[in-house]
Amino acid sequence: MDIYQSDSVMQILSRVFKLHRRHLHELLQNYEVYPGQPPLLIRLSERDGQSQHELAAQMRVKPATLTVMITRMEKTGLLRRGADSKDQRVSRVYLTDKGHQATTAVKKALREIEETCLKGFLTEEKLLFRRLLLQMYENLKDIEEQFD
Amino acid sequence: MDIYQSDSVMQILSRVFKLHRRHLHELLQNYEVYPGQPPLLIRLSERDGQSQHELAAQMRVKPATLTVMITRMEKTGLLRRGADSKDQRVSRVYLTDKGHQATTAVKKALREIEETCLKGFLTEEKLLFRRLLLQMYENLKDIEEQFD
DNA sequence: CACTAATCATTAGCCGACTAACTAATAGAG
DNA sequence: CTCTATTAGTTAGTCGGCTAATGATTAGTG
Repeated sequence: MDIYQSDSVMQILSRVFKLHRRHLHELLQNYEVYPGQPPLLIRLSERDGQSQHELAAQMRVKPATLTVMITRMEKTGLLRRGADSKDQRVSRVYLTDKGHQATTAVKKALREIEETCLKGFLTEEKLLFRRLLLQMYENLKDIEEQFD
Repeated sequence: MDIYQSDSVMQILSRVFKLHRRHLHELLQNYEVYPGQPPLLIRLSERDGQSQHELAAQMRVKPATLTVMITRMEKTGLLRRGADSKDQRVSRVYLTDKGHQATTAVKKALREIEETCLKGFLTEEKLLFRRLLLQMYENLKDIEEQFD
């Protein structure tokens, strides 16, 4: 059906994104980790106890989104909130033991999928692909800043 | 903050995807077209009156997702449902006049953003990027089929 | 020092995506 | 021809993302 019609780059990119997300979720079924959560776990494993505001900025997500996500993940026991000692407005987020275990699984799964994605790529193709993707991101970010 | 840490390819790809989605939505503010709807409008403009099942397959989305989306878009007047003459299970989807106008705007916005995305790309870089992205998609689809 | 402004987080409500369970209608097997 | 299996679509419930409005706390200004 897609024979005579060539899909746009963004269409393909969107499919890659969705498939990646789905595979990752499948690999993490035993850990109660849902599709949006791996980035949060990764960030916390790099630096535990960050504020929700910091995390939201890194994840390019709105604070409101994180409030809900963190509340859910507190319920499933992956992490916990703690008060900041100096500023009572900020709540800091910490991985639990279960959260650390889940993060290990997340990283393993990410490595596996990344390897699958890049199967058949030459080293210079990987580098070039990454460079072009970054350039695309910068191009999009530039018109972003025109609106501010 | 991101100086000493190199983001993964999928992380960047995900940012590109989200930024693209957001810009498109901004450009379409005057048309009551929401982020998930452009693909549906495009498909219908290519062939009007498709069944929800056909559309879902093309869009790589579950029929349940389309049911809700189409109901909303019927309310905003972008499209309408019509009965199939032979099979009373299927409902066919048609663009309204407003839908056609919105689709024109969608295509224009997509061209603009695509141009922005590829700014500074050489012709051969565009082609190579597309080829690598497609290969990535095929790689992901392959492990997909192992699960069936 | 008091009052205003900015900041962090939450809540409510919407859109998009999924799964699972369901209804209605058609297709197929016996 | 009847009964079952398959197919198209819907509904309910969950997760992820957003905006807008609100509450609390801190920072800043006069």
